[in-house]
Amino acid sequence: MPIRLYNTQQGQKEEFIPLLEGKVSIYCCGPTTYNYIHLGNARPLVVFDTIRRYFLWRGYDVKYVQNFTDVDDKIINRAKEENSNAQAIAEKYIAAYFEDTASLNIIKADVHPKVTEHIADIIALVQRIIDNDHAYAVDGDVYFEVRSLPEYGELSHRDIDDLRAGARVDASDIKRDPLDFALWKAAKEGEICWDSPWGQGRPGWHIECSAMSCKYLGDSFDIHGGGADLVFPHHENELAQSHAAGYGFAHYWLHNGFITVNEEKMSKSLGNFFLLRDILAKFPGDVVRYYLLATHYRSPIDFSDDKLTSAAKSLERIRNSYALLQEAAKTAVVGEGKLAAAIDKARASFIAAMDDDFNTALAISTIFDFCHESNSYLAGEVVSKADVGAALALFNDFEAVLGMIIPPAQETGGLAEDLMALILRMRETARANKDWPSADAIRDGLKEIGIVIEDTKDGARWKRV
RNA sequence: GGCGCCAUAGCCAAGUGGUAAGGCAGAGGACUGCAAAUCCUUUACCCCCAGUUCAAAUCUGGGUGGCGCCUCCA
Repeated sequence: MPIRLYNTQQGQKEEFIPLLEGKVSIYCCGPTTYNYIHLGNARPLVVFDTIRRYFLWRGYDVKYVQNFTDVDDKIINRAKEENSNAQAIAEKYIAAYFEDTASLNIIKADVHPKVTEHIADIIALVQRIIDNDHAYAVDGDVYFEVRSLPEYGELSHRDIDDLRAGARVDASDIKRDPLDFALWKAAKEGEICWDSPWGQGRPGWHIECSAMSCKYLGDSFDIHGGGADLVFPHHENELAQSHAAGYGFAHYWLHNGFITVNEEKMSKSLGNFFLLRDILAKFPGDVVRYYLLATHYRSPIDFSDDKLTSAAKSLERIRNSYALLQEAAKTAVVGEGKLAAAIDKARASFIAAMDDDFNTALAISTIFDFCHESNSYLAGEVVSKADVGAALALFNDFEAVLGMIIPPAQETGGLAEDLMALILRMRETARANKDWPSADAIRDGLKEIGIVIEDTKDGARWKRV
């Protein structure tokens, strides 16, 4: 079964056919590094990380590139606010970015290019577009001439004249058309800048992605991803520039939906955003990741603490199932496998869901279905090693793709384990003596420090929550 | 004004023609000293109207409600 994905440019799902068999090249727009990332920024990171993981798991050789926009008006402004300089601000928030995304179990891109390290590439691309008669220089700026490219609007399905009607009037307009956008901006006094054929200046926003994606992935590559708000103008302009330069550029455009707060888009201008690190102070990264993947990536997701709490409980159910398997592995015997059919079915359903435009919500439901199968099986009489091993392997597959099923390994064999064994023995003694107040005091006390005791017929077990 | 998306149970959320997945919450039961975990049972005719069809949540038209892009924004 082929992977099908929804291509924004076509407005429908289509079969994914890579440029090179067995390989996938993906470019995903990264953050402008002038602040900590908020939850809305985190969604595409998790979505495209998951898509990347899925291709990897399916055996593709994936090259994944995500940029940092480390020079921009906002960074310059932020530098003034923090009494710092643009470079220091960018470095600070890039470091924070990696801290935050690590908590979400996001794998680093193969390449994280920065704009400031690709000025020469950008200048060369701008010159190429000028040479192809699709851009012009005015007073140290260089503008892309939208009217020169008949297909402009093909990605976002907009008519150039409709756009004109809605465009804001630009007072002192040196542009030939209000829709023309800057490829290169002349330097302002005291701002960070570089030498160029058009004088000192810095790149426009859109050109960097064209330059860096093509540098690392080639003139044509498979998938370009980002948030839905980038479709226009950012991605439309990237596509226009790249075509104007003679490049094939991205074949599939994928866009994730927004995070909303009270049904309104979470955005900086509305001021209704929640920094990821603030959320991570209240909820584990895995829970946030689950929450983001429990809805299809193209649908909006409304944010609230209640929804994260619900997500935490859902994830806990899956983990309980996994923990039960781990426990069963200790006592399983050699015997006939009876879970094989359920495992095969679960894996097939999971793949079918992911193949259909990365339907993580449906894929997760197949995990719950399997949890039910597995839990019921483990509640039976004889549990075979083969079954437990295969079921754990299935969970490992889920983990490899979704990045959130299996909790990080906790300290084992150390002091904590020895102490817990001692405490549980003391509690068992109390229980044997029917000293319920003492037994319950131990259980309640442990719960307060995040350790849950569960009594089973084979003795008590503990886990952190 | 232009373009586009969405509307499924108390909440979240899959499902794009054949009589509604899954999770959370709730109810009853089993198990337990009590819990927890787990198991069993249980909770929807899919915003409204009209149409197409043997058959529609799913297609078409209209309506209502909500959202997004067109300006920096994931």
